[in-house]
Amino acid sequence: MSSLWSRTRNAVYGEITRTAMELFLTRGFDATTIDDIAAAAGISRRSFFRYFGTKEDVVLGDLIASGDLIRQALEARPNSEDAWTALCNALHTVKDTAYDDETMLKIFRMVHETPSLRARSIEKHLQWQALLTPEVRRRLGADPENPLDVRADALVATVITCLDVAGEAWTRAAGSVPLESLFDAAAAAVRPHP
Amino acid sequence: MSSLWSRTRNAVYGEITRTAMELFLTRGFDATTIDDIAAAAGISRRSFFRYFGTKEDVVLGDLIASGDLIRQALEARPNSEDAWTALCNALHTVKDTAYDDETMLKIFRMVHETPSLRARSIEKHLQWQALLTPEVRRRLGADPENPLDVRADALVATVITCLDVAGEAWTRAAGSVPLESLFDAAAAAVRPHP
DNA sequence: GCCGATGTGGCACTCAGTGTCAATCGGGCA
DNA sequence: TGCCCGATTGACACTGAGTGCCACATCGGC
Repeated sequence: MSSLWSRTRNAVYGEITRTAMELFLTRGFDATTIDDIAAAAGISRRSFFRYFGTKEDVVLGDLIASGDLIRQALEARPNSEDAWTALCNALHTVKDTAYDDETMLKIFRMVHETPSLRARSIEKHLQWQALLTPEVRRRLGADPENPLDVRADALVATVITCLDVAGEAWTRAAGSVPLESLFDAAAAAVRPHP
Repeated sequence: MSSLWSRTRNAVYGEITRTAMELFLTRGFDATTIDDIAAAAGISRRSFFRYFGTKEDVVLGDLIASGDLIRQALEARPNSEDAWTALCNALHTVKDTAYDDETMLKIFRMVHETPSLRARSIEKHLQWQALLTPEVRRRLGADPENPLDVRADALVATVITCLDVAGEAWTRAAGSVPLESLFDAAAAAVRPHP
């Protein structure tokens, strides 16, 4: 029952995120230093690193949580669905509701244009893969002891790659088309007639 | 005709690479500083950065060149092959002959275990994608003006992802199975009956 | 009111990467 | 041979991310 402490901690966490994101979206990611964020948020430089391991985590911190949501969604899919279909359906549940579409577009652009952000983003996607692979292996009936069975890894990695491709196209199209339909088009291109 | 200058430059380049790789493989990547490398190679810290933009580039520098080789291999595939088949065949031509298998295994392990290296490696793969997509779009007959046609991007990204998955399985299997067959298995898992 | 646990700020430090400038070295030319 | 031009080099200083350490304040339980 650490009600007050954890509440203030969450409040500070949110305050840093808000302040930092505003600075990022106006000045740019690289042009914003940790000192800028700390000063604007009214905390010390050292405390910033107690909430976020890296500057990139401020932007991408929620992605890990999303990964766990996708895992739960995947496990909730009925066994009647084959692995690929279940994965696609699970991916459809990702909805980042923290920002409006226009802000999301700016964030996407920033992530794609900033190498360090882009790299971290992909690292997070790799962590998603590790989260999702066990369930897919189960659905495929793969021998858990056989590290040479790459089917599950390939399927998971491919689906997430399709999401990545869709996200990039979505930014190119300035959000004029829903992300979901772009993802469906990418998935369909990879699997013509399942 | 900058024969001598470019030759000495290439010699220094190779010397730095050799020295650095030896340090990386013995002490570990993160435990090796640029100063260590510069001292061991007999150059100044500043000169190191005149040959390599980042520490990661010493390990992954050749990957960009490989990307161009794959592009050439893809363009050389006959038009009778569909895009997917041509991509898979083009990928089969990647052969890193600079190191023996055992050393390659160590390097792969290091790349996979070191987050910054892993991230850079994937960034390079993204550059491969940009290199290969135009040719795949041509083969698909995609409208070059339509940024919403994600088919080519999805196919290219998927094939490279399969190569990634195969590489990871190859390190897990300690190189006991040829990389090519792992790649074929991954590709077959994504496209069951083309 | 005391005590241990935890969050915080400040300081110093390492390391990657960049800008600058003077010195040096090799090649071409008279 | 001797001189000039351009590229390379080394040394120094600087920024910025990230970490370790320590003293101090604060909150909860006793």
